[in-house]
Amino acid sequence: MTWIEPQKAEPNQKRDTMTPPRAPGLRAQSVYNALRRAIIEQALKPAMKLPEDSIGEQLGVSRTLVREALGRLAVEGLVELKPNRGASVAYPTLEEARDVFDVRRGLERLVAENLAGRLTAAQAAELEAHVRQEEMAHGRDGPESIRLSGEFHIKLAEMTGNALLLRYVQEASSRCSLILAIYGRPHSSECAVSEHRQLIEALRDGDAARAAHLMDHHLQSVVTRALLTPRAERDIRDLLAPYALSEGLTSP
Amino acid sequence: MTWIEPQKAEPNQKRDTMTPPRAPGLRAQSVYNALRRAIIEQALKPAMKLPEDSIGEQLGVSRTLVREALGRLAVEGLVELKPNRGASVAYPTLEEARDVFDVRRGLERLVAENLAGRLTAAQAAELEAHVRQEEMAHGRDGPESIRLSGEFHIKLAEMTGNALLLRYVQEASSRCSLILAIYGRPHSSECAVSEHRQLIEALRDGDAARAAHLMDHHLQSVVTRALLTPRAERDIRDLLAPYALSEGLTSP
DNA sequence: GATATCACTATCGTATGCAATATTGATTAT
DNA sequence: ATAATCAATATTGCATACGATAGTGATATC
Repeated sequence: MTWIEPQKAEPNQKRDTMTPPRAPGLRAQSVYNALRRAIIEQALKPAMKLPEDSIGEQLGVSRTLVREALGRLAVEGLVELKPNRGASVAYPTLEEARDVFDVRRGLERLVAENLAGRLTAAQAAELEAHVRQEEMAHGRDGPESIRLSGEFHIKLAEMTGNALLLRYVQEASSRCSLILAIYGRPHSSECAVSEHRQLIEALRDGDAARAAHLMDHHLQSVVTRALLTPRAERDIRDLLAPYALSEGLTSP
Repeated sequence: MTWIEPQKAEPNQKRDTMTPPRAPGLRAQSVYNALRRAIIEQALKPAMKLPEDSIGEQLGVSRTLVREALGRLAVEGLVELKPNRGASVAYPTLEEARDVFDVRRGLERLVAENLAGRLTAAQAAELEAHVRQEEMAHGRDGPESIRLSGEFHIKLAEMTGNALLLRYVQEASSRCSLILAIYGRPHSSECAVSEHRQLIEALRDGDAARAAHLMDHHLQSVVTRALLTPRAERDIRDLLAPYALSEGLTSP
């Protein structure tokens, strides 16, 4: 994969005098966005090292801004930060994965309860349009399908009008993406569209209990559908153990 | 209150050559901790400006670390960050306050459900000991009482063993402290100790539904006990409006 | 006298510099 | 050959430097 050439940043050139100075703080945000998307879309694979220098060079910003972005990603759990050893894409353990999914289920249950009976007609229509899109993209184009089913949940959280709830759901969702990238089956379609449909129906009916229940089981089934296979272990020693055995090398 | 003199940081002195260099990243954490506590304990009052220079000077670190800390506090909602205008202690609106309390209730309901029937004997004992402490500190020494009742909820979250849930509960709790500092009644004792007792009992009995319900109403009553009085408005214009009226000055 | 203009100051946003630490490859001793 | 030592390199942690921006008071203009 080749990146487009960044603005060369010649050592002793006053600074790029051409690119219009964007709003302050916006460049930091852009770095954050870029890294976040790259991680979620698996352009940056779990456990991959993230050196401040090279990232800054590629993105045309100084290490300062990269550091800031990495810091934020670290509190969100997408990046791991080790003292004096720098940042890498997070590689959650199975235990952490379970924690994240549990919290996400709880949060989205809240969303469902909050929304039940409160959906405006416009909102309901928007959700249904979204589900139709999901149906279209089913089958082929895996990434698109995954993105859409993720966005469905974000849309729901947005509709609660509760900014904090939205933030937490977003955070949990992105960590779930990372987790599925590690432990998920290759072609699991993540969310069953029919379950989304049922959920909308329950929300329309104002049946909070049913909506919460549906959401809970929906997310639970995502886990069992996609997460059943603990196919990788984090520690390089565990990865190498079978090779060691087959080569007759005993580990200490 | 007088602070101890920071290590002077004479302009052209190579750096403090005496203080033993603490672990890397630990100083940033210390700045974060200091600011966080100062905000929660209301040493730094809501809406107070937080200039990077002066803070760094007081704490004996450079603006870099202060910025990092402020950034983290901003994502947690304890600090507000305006472009080119710097940081100030957050001053949540009543609407934001409602959001935070709603999410907190939901999260702690999760905690209760998670813990019901899973408490070890040691954990139950610890909680009971804590409640006894709360009873002792009742009545007199307001701050101590508030701190204890907050810690009760944190302890519960810790006992779930779910790191993410703990983080979210901590975050929501600290924001609640800030909110109560603004909108709360002066001497509301926050949590009724008896409600804590009942909750422990339900958790022991493994009655998840009752535990969740108790937690929900417990937090709900905190709101109604303490938050009833919307006694301040944020915008200086709102504060001045009545004065304008009484002076016969019409606003545009 | 009220409003517009401008210099001044305080503070932020960001890049860069330097010392400290980890990592890696080479060299040497066992 | 294996293990230990050490120099070279890469990268972080943090401080500082410098240009940019918003607020403030002084001066000029109508």
